[in-house]
Amino acid sequence: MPQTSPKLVRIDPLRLHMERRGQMVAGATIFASKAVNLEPEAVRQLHDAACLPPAKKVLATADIHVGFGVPIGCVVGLENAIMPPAVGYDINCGMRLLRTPFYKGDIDTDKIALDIARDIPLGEGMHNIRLDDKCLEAVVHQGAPSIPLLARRIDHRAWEAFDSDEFADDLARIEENGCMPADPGAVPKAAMQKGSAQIGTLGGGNHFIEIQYVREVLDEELAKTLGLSTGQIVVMIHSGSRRFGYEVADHYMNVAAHRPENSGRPKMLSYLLTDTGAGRDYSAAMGAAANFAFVNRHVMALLVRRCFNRMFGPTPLKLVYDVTHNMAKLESHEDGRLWVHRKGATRAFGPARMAATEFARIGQPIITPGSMGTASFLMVGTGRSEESLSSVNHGAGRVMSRTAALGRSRRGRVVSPGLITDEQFKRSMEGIKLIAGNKRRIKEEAPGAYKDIEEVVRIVVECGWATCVARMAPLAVLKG
DNA sequence: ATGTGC
Repeated sequence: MPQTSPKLVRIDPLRLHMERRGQMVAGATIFASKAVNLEPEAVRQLHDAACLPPAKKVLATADIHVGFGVPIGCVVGLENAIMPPAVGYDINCGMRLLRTPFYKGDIDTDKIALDIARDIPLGEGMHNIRLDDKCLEAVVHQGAPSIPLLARRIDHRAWEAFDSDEFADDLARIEENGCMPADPGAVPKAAMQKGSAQIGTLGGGNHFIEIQYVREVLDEELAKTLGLSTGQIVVMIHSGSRRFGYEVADHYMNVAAHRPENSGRPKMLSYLLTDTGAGRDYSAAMGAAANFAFVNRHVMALLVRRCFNRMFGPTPLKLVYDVTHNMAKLESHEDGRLWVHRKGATRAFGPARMAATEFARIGQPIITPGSMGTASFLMVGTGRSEESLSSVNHGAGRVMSRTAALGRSRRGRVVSPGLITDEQFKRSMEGIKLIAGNKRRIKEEAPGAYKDIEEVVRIVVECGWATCVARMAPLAVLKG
């Protein structure tokens, strides 16, 4: 374990720098203002990541908070190495934004939310669509493009909402077109077995489906290009690769921990060299989990669309974008060709790096949720974010642990009064329909447990990395 | 993040 302790120096109102010293291999920057709460433990975790031999560039965005081994809200650029804990357990956890043709007041959003909650299982351990081995293999190998294949193979209500004409447009609006390089052969059996029935489920923790409306358009031209205007109802989905990704992560964290290059290093700081079989296998299995997550979010979107169709007749529910915030990718940057690990960080490519896509003129869309009860943002990348390895934050970030918010242990035992009172929680959710899969733990996700999204987004914009398109506010929230 | 154990 690194012995030196991190020393942060503020270099300007938006940047704190941790100079390279002691066992650090790279310096580290935290992009945060004075108003942003920084947990000392998260800063220490960032420091530990900067001590890894393959570390080339290490940074954190303002939503940094404590994670397993590596903090959430950080970017780790490694040379010739890939690191399971720097991706996290929920491989390709990400955001999807859908736009509806409706405006606030047009439709009963509480009713549609209740309907969605009947069709999409919320919470841990939930199952929905059981895939046979061949289907599952197609999903993990091909990602979102496998979806028409599933439609023909299995008989399920999701396919009532499938529209083959729209599907090509949808694929073009998913990061990597919904497909990462993958090899099902590298996926541990436990992932295939325990994940086989979890396509079309939300999961727990911070995952959600929200019915929101565009409260404010912040750039008319960009909003118009992306098909959004003031008052419009949108649906935001936050979910990942469920048990499938968890098992992939767990397996390869153990593989990494036993490699000679990690001798004496904690499991949660272990990496794999990309010129080894184990490194290539993790990369291929991570891709498989990423594909699983793309399909999961797409199937949930189909289920949501089916609810709209049922309630309002045929409803175009267009995909604005689907973007991941837990992934490692090999990218070329000023610091060279790096495995860019975004753990709770969103890629923010500008127009130039989106040249071959329909976003070549505006840059890559970025979907940044606040907490339930507060606003979410749609932004686009400017291409001026080389200092963050083309990355921005993934959300608001926590200010307190789940147990601190609740005052309870995971088993439900009261261990302290909890930092979020029932009264506070109620007030922060006023006027918002809340459907919680796990009512006992819902306060873990209270708006008061999160940083101020407005400040976190302000920092991204001030740094010049992204432009705000719209601010969305929740009307109904579905939580695991 | 994850329906679970040294």
